[in-house]
Amino acid sequence: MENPSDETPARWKGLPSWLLTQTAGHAGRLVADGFSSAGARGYHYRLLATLAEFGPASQAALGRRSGIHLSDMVATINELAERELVERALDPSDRRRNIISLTPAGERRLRLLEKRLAESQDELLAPLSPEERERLTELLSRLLDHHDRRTGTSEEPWR
Amino acid sequence: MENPSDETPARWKGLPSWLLTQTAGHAGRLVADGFSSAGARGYHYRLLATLAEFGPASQAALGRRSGIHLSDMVATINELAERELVERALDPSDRRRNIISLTPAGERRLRLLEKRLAESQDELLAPLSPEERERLTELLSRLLDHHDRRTGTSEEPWR
DNA sequence: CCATAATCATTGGTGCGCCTAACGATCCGT
DNA sequence: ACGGATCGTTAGGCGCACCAATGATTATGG
Repeated sequence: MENPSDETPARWKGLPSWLLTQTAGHAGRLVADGFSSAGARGYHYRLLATLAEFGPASQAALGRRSGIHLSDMVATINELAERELVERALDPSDRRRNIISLTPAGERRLRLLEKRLAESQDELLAPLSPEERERLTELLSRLLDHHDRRTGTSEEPWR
Repeated sequence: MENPSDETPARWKGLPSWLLTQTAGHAGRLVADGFSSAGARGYHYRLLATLAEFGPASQAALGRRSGIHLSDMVATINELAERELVERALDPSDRRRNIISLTPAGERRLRLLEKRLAESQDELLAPLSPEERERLTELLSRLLDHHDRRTGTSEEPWR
């Protein structure tokens, strides 16, 4: 989607799903650009933020909390560990586990990413008034909540 | 994102960009599921719809109108041509071009996909009242318009 | 008129986010 | 003690968006 000059009033362009995915695309691009200017991507932020919020944890727990798939967790941690933003340590009490924790550099990086993220939000919402932003957020929250309930989070195969 | 049972109130989950991308994820999944039940995916619908709306055209023109990248156009047309939903013919007046057109089967498939698409919209917006759907659509349109203007569509490097 | 530029179709990549399948290692409940 | 669950890891796929390069063809303007 980077085209010039063609009549483009296609009929699907008013559909909620289209508006959502396209707007989300712009949002994602803004956020990703902000992150990449700090050499990071979405998963990096999510992992760092999760660590900051809940403290050191195993990869599996981090995956649950951040919504990052276990198999992607590995690469994400590798990337962050390479940059020494995060540390992998063996859990003496359970030798299956790694305990991942934030380094001071990681905390600093997180603060940087959060700044970038805040800027992205502003850029994203630029055309909306504060009240409109409020309403949009509320509507999206309702939608997300509804669909999260139906699918994703908290399907209990146990119990 | 298919996890059970973990405290998941992470602080980024109220951010507009998060709400947008996640909701869009659900929307995309709903739509994709609808399409895939007819053996299609997003690009297929977009191409078929573009053909139906603007008539036969070259791959390049279709790309411009549908927002599908030229390089993805090739595969998309291949897939649709295999199923005989679309036809590739040489343009006698310009031997660089292919003229792509919809077959009767293609039109029928498009109608099916449109039905599925409409169902997806309903499912997506289920928790919202008609007025709320209206407001959401309006807000998203404003956002999309704003960002489309700034980036994507209609950067004229010529002229 | 011809050289250069632009356009078209195609190939073969990249990146991100999300996801599945399989595996060995380890732990836990009964 | 054993079977089932959990943990980390590897390998891969899918969909969407995008970039770079190539060979053909056409358009242009000097």
